[in-house]
Amino acid sequence: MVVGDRNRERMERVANVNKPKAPSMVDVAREAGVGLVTVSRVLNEPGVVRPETQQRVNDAIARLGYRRNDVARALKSGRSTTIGVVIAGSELFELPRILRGVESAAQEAGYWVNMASWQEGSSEQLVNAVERLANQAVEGVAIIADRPVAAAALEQMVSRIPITVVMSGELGNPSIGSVELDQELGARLATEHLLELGHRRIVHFTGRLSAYDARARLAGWQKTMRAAGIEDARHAEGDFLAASGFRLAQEILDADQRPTAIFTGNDQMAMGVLSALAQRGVAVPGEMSVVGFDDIAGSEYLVPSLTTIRQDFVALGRTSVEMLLGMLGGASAEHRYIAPTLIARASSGPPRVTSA
Amino acid sequence: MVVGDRNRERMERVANVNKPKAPSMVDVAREAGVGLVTVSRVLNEPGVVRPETQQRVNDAIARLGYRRNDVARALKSGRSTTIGVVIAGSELFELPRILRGVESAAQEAGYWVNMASWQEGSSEQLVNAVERLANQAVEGVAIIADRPVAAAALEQMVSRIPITVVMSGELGNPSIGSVELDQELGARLATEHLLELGHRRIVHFTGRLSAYDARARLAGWQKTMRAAGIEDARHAEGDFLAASGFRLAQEILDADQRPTAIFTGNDQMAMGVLSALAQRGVAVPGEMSVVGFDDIAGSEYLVPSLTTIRQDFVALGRTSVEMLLGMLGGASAEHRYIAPTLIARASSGPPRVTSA
DNA sequence: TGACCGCATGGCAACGTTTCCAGAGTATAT
DNA sequence: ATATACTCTGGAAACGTTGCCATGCGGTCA
Repeated sequence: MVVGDRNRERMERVANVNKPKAPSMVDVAREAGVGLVTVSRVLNEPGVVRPETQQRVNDAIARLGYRRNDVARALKSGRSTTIGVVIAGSELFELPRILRGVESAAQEAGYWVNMASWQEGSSEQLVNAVERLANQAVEGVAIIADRPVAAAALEQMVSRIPITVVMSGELGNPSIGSVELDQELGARLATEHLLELGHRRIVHFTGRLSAYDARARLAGWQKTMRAAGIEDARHAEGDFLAASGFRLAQEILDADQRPTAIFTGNDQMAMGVLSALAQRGVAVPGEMSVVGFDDIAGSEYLVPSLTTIRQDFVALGRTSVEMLLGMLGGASAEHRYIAPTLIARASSGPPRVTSA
Repeated sequence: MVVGDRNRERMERVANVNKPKAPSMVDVAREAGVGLVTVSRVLNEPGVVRPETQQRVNDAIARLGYRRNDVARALKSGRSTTIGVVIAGSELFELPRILRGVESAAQEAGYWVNMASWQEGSSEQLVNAVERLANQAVEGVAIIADRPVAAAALEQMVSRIPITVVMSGELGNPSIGSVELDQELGARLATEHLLELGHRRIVHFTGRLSAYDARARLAGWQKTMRAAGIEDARHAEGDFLAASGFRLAQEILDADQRPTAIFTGNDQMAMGVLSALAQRGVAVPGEMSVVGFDDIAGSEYLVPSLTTIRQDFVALGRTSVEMLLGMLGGASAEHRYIAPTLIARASSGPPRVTSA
């Protein structure tokens, strides 16, 4: 007994040289002269413990600098107050804003965010990432993906925890919540804006069509054009990078019949387009109107100032987490849209009346 | 035996209705007909267990779909194979690239990334964020901050785990590792580029000087100008947003003596500058050269194509994590620089020879 | 032949917390 | 005065894993 105590003391002393071992609940209990359970209750069940005792415990906590060990808590209770986030796709220029929404919503609810990335495109690897997070005892997973997600595969693997998906429609799985920016609506707003200005020959430069966003924007543009009675509208596929906008704009300028307006898949591509037009001496919006998508930082200061579709990415991330937390509380999964708005600036105007 | 099996089956079936309780090591051990410890060894100490037994265990694992509970592992062993990342500052436009570096370096080493954000500026809150992460049993913390970090405060609070800081010099604490893009060098490259082209009147528009980056870039510019014998060089403070570049450019155009070149704190501000110059009809680079900083996506497609300083943000995040992991392995903290490079494009050229 | 050693494996305790149940003390009802 | 209810507190078990020590086994050495 004595030897044991002395031994332990010595070990503790040795350990202290390197790492001052963090105090635990038992240390606090001893310091406050109460039972272990009482400490736990002071921390977790407000109002149950007598104020006087509570005070003693809180004093002891402060004196020892105690902080709860969330790992032990998670092991015993199953509650980790952590959500997992899977980030997919490098084409997501607006990731920081989405993350800000995710992080702030989580933090407000007292939750942690555990990250994993999904570099490759295979849905098998996505499932793996979600599973790895599940091992980490996250209570739910929010997937931020710019490509369609194989909902069926996911569902099968980790039905134990709720899942929400951001920016990926098309999932026929009712147990997975989803939020998306209403890309079709955005494309419609952009197209209608140009139609109202009097344009008829409006061409659309899409992002890489493997991305869900690119397809949804294309669809919105097509439907709106068709609704306006324009059947032969044409589009060209790019890849969301400025270079592709530049290239496609050059090609269109060389074509037989020039359009009077270009609607690009995102603002980066619009930058490329503006650059190509400037190089060729094409006046914007005099000879050509340009409308982008995203309202990236600085788009107001392009030359000319870019008309675009503003998306609330922060709300996107935030909504996704809020829905996830709701599902943890028993709410059922839904599909929500976040509406974008048109920001009309100087790059779009009425088409010049040609003598044709 | 038979009854036991049937019982288990029934329980599993019942549990499946709500939550299919994940199998644990004991389940695997029972299934494989070995001891609990053997399973643990198969997972953690390769080569210790006899190949035949190992096979039996692995089969059982596959059959049951067992996955290790990382929380229990962390509690018992202290090893969580997780690092914490504190993200500070909304002015960090290049956050996604940094995060990509962080995440991929961590993943390659088998580590997880746990995020916390630091919205407000008080260093007390930063300490709080780090402590919260420490509660989560992260093994180390990487701080990504665009403002100076109070190293002393940090050191005092969590000396138990290693810490690295990204993008914040000035910390006089040898136990905290740090990585920074060599902003002074970048500013020197930009300034020397303009000097070599023949410019003498070079003005610098800084970011908000509370940000470390802004100060370092200012210092690099000042030193280079002074080394070139130019003592009266002037700068103006902006805030890293395009709007401030726009405003400062307007002011400079109204001033008595125009500079022949503008070096901006980042590319966003350069966008604002280019916009203002275009609006006033000032030719770039004929009448005014413009050099930015960061090489943001699309900067090549500004009009004109922007000369700027390219920074390897992915390497920044990666290095920060690699250093952190090194410190976990016993290496001591260092301070590393990542060198930027000049990307000369169309927005800079020799000054027009004036008749003055 | 008996002592000894290395190898493969297993039992038991422990990490720090929460949860279940019980017990002590006081106030209220019978 | 005893029973009942209620409030506050504590003891012990448990979460799933790892680390320490012990055990059985076959072989080698004196």
